[in-house]
Amino acid sequence: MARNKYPEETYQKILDVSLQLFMTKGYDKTSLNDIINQLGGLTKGAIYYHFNSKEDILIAVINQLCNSHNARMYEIAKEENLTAAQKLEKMYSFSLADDKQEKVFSITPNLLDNPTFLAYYIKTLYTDIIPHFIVPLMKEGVEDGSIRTKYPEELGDLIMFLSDVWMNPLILEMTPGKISQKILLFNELIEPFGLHLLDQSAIKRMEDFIRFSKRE
Amino acid sequence: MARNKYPEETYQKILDVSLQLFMTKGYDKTSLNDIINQLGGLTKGAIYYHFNSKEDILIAVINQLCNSHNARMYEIAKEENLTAAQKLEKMYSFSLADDKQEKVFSITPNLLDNPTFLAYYIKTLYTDIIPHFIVPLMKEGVEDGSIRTKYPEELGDLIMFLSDVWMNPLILEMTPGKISQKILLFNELIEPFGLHLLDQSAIKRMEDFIRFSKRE
DNA sequence: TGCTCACAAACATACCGCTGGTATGTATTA
DNA sequence: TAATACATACCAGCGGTATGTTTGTGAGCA
Repeated sequence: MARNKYPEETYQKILDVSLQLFMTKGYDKTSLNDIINQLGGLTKGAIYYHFNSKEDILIAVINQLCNSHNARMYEIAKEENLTAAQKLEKMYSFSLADDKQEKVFSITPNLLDNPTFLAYYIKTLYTDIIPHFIVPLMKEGVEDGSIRTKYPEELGDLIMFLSDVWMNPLILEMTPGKISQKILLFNELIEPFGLHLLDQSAIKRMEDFIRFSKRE
Repeated sequence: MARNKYPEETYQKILDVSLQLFMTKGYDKTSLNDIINQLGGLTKGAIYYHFNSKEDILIAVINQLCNSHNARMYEIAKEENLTAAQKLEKMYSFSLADDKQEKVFSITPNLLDNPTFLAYYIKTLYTDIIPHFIVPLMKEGVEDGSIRTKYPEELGDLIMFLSDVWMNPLILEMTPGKISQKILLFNELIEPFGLHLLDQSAIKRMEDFIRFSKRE
């Protein structure tokens, strides 16, 4: 099985298998042999032709996870006739409705037991998402008057950190009741800044997600 | 060198060396041989007599790191003639003045590059510190009227998470200017609940810590 | 009270399977 | 024909274990 005519198929196959394993077993406990065994005949040579290291695979996996989502965020960000606060609102409701991400994450155990993956996830948050999408949006919001704060950068940082980490049931395990309380407190916190990001249907969606991902 | 008269000295020696290495090199990149090399003649047999695994050492290291600090927190919590809000305030100013922790942490690189350590740190936060110290204190605050919220549990969770993770320069790298902005926003956030935890001197202390830990 | 001796405590040593990574070989396609 | 897209063979080092060795210790006896 040497020399596939379409090597990007091999590349993608490695990413698919790795994503599945990284989420179910965790990055650290997934060995290269685990990956190879699910590659359907391919061997270690194929992996190290397309990637430089195991860590390199993880980076590619996370980037691909974020990319499609980020593209949609970018589209929303450049929509016209919307205030920045409204754009942010739209982004949140889109994120919550993202079935693809939901399916991917529903198979994973607590990310605190997958520490290397978690660390890269947070890094991506701070190198890509917050500086490229959220902070510019917050500054835009201050200018158009839809967001009221003296600290737009830090507020954007805070909001993303809270919603993506603190309110993330994959990182901090929660009951449905707990997440709804957290969201209500979150709403109370950001209300003085003119932000209303998570409504009653969002709460319901989060509760359902927890209920769904806990049974097996 | 078999059979030390005082085996707890050996136990402690392993912990001291491990702490040093876990902080400087990171847990994952510290091998048992690294530890053994700094043990002064002791070998792998000594380690596996006192500990069951490498992970077991990490748990013991973190527990010992937290214990002395927690003891002080407990003392403050049971002081009388103080409102819960005042106790919390006292805890914060004590934590910031804890030279021991400061020295330990000043040698460590970004904890996002030490993911297993970070994950255990966060776990400890949620299994020990928040449920045993903070949540009871928040409920006490609601009762004595010094803290005003409908969600005492979640507010305690949030405050600890923000101050120990989001405002932790060892986890999320920051400039002195950035941390002061974050603290100012934090103060603004918790003010509606009746809390005033970090004053101007606290900001200065945090800025100095960042300046200190960055030069080498 | 002092001495002995068995025994468990406190290690040391040797070894193991597996890991991520590399060097080199080989078939295929452009 | 030569670069591409792999396969194969091999490596040092890892965490962990099984087993050996020494030494402190406390019960029992004189």
